[in-house]
Amino acid sequence: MEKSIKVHVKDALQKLYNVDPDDLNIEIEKTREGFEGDFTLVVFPFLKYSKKAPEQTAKEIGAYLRSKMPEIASYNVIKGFLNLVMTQEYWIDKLNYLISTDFSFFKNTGKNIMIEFSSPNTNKPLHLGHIRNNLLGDSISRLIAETGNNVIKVNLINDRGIHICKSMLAWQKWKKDLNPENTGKKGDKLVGDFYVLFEKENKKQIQELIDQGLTKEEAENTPLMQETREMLRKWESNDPEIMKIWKMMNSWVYAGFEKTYSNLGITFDKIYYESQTYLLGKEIVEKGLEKGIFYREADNSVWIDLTNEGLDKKLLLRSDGTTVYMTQDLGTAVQRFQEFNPYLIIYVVGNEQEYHFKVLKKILEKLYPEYAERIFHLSYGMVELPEGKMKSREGKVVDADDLIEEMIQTATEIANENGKVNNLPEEEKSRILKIIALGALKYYILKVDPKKQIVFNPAESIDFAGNTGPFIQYTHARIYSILRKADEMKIKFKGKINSETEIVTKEINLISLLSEYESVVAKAAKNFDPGSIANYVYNLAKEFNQYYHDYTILKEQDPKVLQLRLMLCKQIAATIGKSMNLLGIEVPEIM
RNA sequence: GGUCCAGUAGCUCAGUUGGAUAGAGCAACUGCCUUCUAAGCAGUAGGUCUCAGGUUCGAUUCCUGACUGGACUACCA
Repeated sequence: MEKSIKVHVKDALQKLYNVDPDDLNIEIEKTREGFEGDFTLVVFPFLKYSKKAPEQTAKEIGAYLRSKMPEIASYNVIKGFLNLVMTQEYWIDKLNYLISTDFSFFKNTGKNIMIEFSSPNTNKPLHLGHIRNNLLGDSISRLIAETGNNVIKVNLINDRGIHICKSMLAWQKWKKDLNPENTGKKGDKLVGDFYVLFEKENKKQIQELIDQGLTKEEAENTPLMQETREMLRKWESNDPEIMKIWKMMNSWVYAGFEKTYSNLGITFDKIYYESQTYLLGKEIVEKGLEKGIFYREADNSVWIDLTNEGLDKKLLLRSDGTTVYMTQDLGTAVQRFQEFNPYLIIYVVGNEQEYHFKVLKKILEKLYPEYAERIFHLSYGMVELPEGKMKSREGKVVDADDLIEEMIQTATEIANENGKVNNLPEEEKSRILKIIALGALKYYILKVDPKKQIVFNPAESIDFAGNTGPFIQYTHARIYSILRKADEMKIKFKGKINSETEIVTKEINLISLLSEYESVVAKAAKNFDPGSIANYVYNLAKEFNQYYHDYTILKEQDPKVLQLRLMLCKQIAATIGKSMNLLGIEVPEIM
């Protein structure tokens, strides 16, 4: 509709003031709360054409639009704002249209879009920081898929390197009799404990060496670290004993991760392991050397000089010929472009790696310009505790599994007080409680702008009332309760709503919100911003709750109005469900 | 030092190509459950949109400069 109004405004300006329509950029806004009208045109930008006062200009345009568009019931002018009031029929037709399209707004683009997220280390259990990453990655995948693209979700697991050897060494030295079966511990937690144990013992050794008079730097080369490095060398030369330990401990960790992912409802299309990709990129380095983009130092290490681009010199190959993170990432990127020809690769990675991705892009620009513009770093803010950063090696983290468990506890307590789920079979009850708990958690994380850092205070629990996931889920359950009762009462509500049906302002507001769904989703997908979906669905739920409070639905006597109300309810529930699904949040029918 | 991000109510956050009276939730206080689910609804109170300039009919929004907080600036990943 806004489009149609825009076209007519263009005509109006052309006819009334002889404006060349090509230099016009017309914006139609929703009329602000507190003013009469549905759509608003700000006429200030057109005064230079009309050479008349704002009021006069607005009136002339208003009169023109009114004469050309039967959907406009009336208009009013306040200062430079032209407010248009649409007819009842317009809004009812709009609702009929929305019901008939069944959310099929987006055509298939045929584009492959790859999104990399999660990317955990195998020596640390998942914590709240990973949850933010996973939820952002999952929700953005859904948004991109919804808007007609083929999404390839990938996870690159960091399963090698010196830090992994630390956990392995701790197990081998001190905990060799432990495994997930005999401890009853999740495998990722167990391995995480080994890592913490290593750091603790290593710290002790450092202190001992300092006490013996070594400098801090010298002291860091502890016997334990020497053993660890020896282990890494053995790993790299495929030592059978070390490989066996490595594979065993990895399998423990993956089983643990899988449980957390499944709890969060997260899946991947492809999992990459760094142990299989870390040698990639060497050929690219050769190519860069040939082209003179990289250079070799006297000690044989390979670098790129980006000081002219406002960055620094960056290492690409160590003096011993081994690769670094950047080399690997170059290799995996090129491999992915060659394998999937993605239109875009999105990396969901924290803002602490902005520099890395800037450099990656620069290098690609020089070597593979056609790929460089197709990578995008979706940088998000860290999740911190009130006392600062979460530190896995010190055990100062908000553990993902524990947090989910706590949320389920809270949801259970609230439901026991006032929920409707208590009479349900135990299995169904716990399924719904989990949906609510995860709804609260996911919404809490996703509603804030990804760029902003989140300070999470474990002492203050995540809310279940107000602007929260459960509030929206509750609204959905309320609507379903009405629809169930309508069914019991044998009320039929199908087909088109009669355009003559009487409609109230609240209903118009709701239809107007429903009709924004398409543009909200399109924009959210374009900006990779799940938060705007969260805001939208919250406003919709809030508006519905007011309507629910002010009007009865099932007791409505006028059959036409009853049909309108039920159809509207159904469409609202569907839109809430769709929107929440884009956030990866399920909606219950009872709660 | 340099680069990037953020700064809006006591707290957590919306507010996107500059538009009318800056909005929610939480916390506080007051009402509303014999009537479709009170995880709800209505109301009271709470603001120098960090500060100072600039651009213009108009700036929370754009520009410049400060201030505050965070991230990065590794032969770790």
